[in-house]
Amino acid sequence: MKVNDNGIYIDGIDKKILRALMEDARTPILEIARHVGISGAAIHQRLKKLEKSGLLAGSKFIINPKVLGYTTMAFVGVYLDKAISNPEAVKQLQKIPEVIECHYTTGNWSIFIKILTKDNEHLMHVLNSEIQSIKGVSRTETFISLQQQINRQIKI
Amino acid sequence: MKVNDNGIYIDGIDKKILRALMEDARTPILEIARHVGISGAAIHQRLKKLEKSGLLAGSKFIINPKVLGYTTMAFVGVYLDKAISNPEAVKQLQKIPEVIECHYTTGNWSIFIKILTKDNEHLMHVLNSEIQSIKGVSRTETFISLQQQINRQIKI
DNA sequence: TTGAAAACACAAAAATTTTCGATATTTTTT
DNA sequence: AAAAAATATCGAAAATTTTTGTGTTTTCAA
Repeated sequence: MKVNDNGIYIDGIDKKILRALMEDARTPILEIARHVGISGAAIHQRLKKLEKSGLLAGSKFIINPKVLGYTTMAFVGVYLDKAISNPEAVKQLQKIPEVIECHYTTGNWSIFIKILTKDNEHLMHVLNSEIQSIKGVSRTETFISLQQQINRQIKI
Repeated sequence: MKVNDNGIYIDGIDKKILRALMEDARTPILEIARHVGISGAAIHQRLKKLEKSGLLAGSKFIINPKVLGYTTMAFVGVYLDKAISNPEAVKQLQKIPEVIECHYTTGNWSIFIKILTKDNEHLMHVLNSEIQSIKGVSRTETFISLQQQINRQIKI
């Protein structure tokens, strides 16, 4: 019981620590300690180890876009013609703040992105004025997310 | 200079605070204070306000799935036949840990999901044994993300 | 069974967060 | 325009949390 295929072994205590912090990165170590039944120092030590292993990739404050009026999420499949390279297109997409994810995918599209806009009008503007105007983008297919029903990280 | 359409006004200092914490939820208040030029107590008070406004939706530790061997991300468009209701399908999808996002979308599919698996074999298993076996799922279309090139939150 | 390494506990030290009263600033009311 | 009220900030103290030593216990492999 030392390492798994990927170089790190996570036991039940590690899992409890991770689950608590994945839920709320501000959970005090001592609270976790009380919950799992070992000392705070031991938790701390385990966290260092998890961090060193690379499993812990950092922490983020999550903001609620709706409060800022961003209520429309959409997925967009982008067709690129051969004129433009994928990295060049991504570079352009980086500049569009509404683009929050970008994937290089198999299948119909060259690029698949997730975008967040205030409303349909804003969405239309991003599609027509921002994305379509990138050199090499020939066509797009848009799917609006009417509701996001699941949003979570990998299960530990 | 009080509120915007959505009930909250975020000034430049708030933005700096948020940007720091969105990047790393563990950034010390005093470090932010030094950076923006007001006292730690003031930062603290602003954070309380941002929290109360609902803009701050919490914090999360981010784990790197690759370290656990999860290297394959895919998007799946799911066709449902009328026999099953959307909520019922979502309920079933909830039980599949590999499903990390689920959207109710416009367009071809009824449901659009993001899944994370160890490899293609694992992906195939989730598709064939888990998702296809949900009552009412008639067909799926899968797009594998060969590389995720952008992953960020809304720009503040 | 033994020895080394890893995990742990306890307690002190360091760092961070939270609170609080006093000003100061801004906004609203009169 | 002045007065009143509401907000925001500050500095310092208090409370909490994290981090660091040191020594003990546990684990595991030889």
